[in-house]
Amino acid sequence: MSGIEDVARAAGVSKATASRALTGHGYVAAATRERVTRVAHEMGYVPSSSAASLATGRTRNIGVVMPYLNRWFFAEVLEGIQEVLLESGYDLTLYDAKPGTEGRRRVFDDFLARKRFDGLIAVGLEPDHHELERLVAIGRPVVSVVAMGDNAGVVRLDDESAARRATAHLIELGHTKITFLGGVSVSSGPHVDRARLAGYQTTMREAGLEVTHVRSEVSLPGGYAAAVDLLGDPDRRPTALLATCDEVAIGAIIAARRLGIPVPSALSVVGIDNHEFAEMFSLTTLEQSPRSQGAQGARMLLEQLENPEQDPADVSIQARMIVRNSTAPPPGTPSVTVGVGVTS
Amino acid sequence: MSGIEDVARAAGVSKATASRALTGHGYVAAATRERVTRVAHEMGYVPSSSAASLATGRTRNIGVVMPYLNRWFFAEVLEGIQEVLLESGYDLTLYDAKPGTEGRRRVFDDFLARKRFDGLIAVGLEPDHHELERLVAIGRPVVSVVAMGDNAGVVRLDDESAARRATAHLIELGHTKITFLGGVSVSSGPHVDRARLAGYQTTMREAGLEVTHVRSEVSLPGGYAAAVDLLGDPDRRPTALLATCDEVAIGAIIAARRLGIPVPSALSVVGIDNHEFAEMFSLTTLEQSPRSQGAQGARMLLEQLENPEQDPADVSIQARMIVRNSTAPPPGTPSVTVGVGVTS
DNA sequence: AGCCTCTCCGGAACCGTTTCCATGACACCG
DNA sequence: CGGTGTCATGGAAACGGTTCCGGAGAGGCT
Repeated sequence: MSGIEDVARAAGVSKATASRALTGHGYVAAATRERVTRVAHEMGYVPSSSAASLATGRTRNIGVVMPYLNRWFFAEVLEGIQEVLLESGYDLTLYDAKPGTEGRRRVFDDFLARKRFDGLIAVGLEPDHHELERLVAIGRPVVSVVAMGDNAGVVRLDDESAARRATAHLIELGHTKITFLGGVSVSSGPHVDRARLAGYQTTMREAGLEVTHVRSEVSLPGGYAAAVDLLGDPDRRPTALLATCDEVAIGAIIAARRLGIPVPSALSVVGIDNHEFAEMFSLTTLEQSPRSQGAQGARMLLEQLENPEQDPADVSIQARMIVRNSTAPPPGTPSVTVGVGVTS
Repeated sequence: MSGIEDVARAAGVSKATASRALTGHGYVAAATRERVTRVAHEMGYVPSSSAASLATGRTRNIGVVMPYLNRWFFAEVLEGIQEVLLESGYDLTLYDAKPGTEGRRRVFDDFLARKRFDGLIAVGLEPDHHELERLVAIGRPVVSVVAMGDNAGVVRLDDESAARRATAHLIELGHTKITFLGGVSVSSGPHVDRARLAGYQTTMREAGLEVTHVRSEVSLPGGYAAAVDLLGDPDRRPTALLATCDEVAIGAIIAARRLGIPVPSALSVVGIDNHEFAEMFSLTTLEQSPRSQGAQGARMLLEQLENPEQDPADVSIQARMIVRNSTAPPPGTPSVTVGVGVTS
């Protein structure tokens, strides 16, 4: 339990010099710096972070707020953040904010107000008015991964464009009955899903095709259930499915297999994400790398802590299209050569 | 930025009384307590946690160390922990410790040494000698979820017993060729998997049956790949599969379907976990609830912070068996009535 | 009346750092 | 040789709470 005073005494210097030697701020002779650090190391000295925070006003800690932990996207983002924070010596404290829970309210009203962090990363948060207010009231820089709608720094996928390209891919293959599988309407629900739905709709309309939209819980079992429902009815069954994310897409593929509908010959499926299971299911998808989005968000935040004046521009990421074996021309199409592989 | 001194002044009392009124420690007249809290609330006063930590030596923060974030089990445990900490007003700071990485070394050598927490929860950590040493050197209570092998408080599933029961279930159905699908040998690898393998082996030997063990990466795609390999070879193909966890089991089921091997009529599969996908695949499994294990671990830790003297006993959880539709008598068995449903 | 106990409260010390300010040494320059 | 700048260091004042200690008032009891 030795404090910096003990180190100072043992090294024959004052607290002040010891502090300067250890933090590297201010003038210290090279020799004494060496001596102090050596003594500190020998004594196993570890500075008290509370004391340091109190004195400096900085915590070397970053808060991360996310609504889900157990969904692939969020877990990946978290790992990406974790990785760069670890490297920079920052701690990460995690706040769980499931929509509509009492816990979320407490996170915003009590926990975040304690400001036990130098900055905040909000992942896939869709803050309402009150929550947004609290967020800015904290007075700490906030970076958002996945759009948040306000002026905080944002790194996100261009969801609408991704959905447009996915839809276009299916249209190019010759599909005309393409159903969107997702959890929302255009006017409500998470912004991500709304943007993807919108991208699908505009592309379909531009091509003069009919828009059909089936609701699904945004999860693998959700996609499975919705697809069983949809595909089980031969009248409604489309020749292609655009899912709001890979989890839903994979659920749909599993459903199709169970129903004996061969993919891709009788049904094409495309997702967005490049989920860790995508390859195993030969899923054609638009890749977004949540891990690197998280890392990038963390870097933006740290950058902003360094020089607080300049506000950083948003970063919009373009998805990379990965064509695998879940998409093909619709049944009854004369065989044509189709490009297979990765295009950016 | 108003401090407790401002609150005190505005309420016409001293810092000391204000502190007592707000923390609830020591004698304060009911009237003044009410006045102070009201004033504090009006001023939007939020105590500085660094200052409070410095003075009290307690952080109201719990550290969680885990090797993976993106695996179902770990994410669930984390949510369980998060939930009870949130309720008790504790923050949660997360340390990622992937085996064999430089980051893990830094977590143990630098980050944890900073002691920015009152206690630690280690999830599925398999600390080596050095790491264990660092852990006890911290001098803070540690609770472990999933066995850790030392004397810290532990809540965990009885893995060996779970595997024995799963194996016994298959034997009762009449299977004799039962292969274990998992990622380890008995002597190395994560303790969980070793215990499960051991449970399988002893039960098989007691029944006089041959033990066969196929290595698989512990993940859904890993199980898929291993099963494709195994089931593709008719000579090696067993009539039943015991997987080390549901993710592997589900991967195997998907592989079987792809290969046209009907489950359960030609192949029985049983897992351990009751993963969120288990129901969708009708997987027979032994349920462990990682979420409640996490919650229980957190409660144990908080309990230990209250009264530090008594060291709590380990908690061992018995899995509940859930029989679904992935297990059946082996092909060619005269039809018998088999109990279907949930037994504890 | 005197004494003890129980409440209530304020002054001041303390937690362990960082940082401001003053002082001194030394070198360099005109 | 005196002034001026740079470097090195120590003393002391923050940072913002909590808690020890002692004093004062109000009853209750003998």
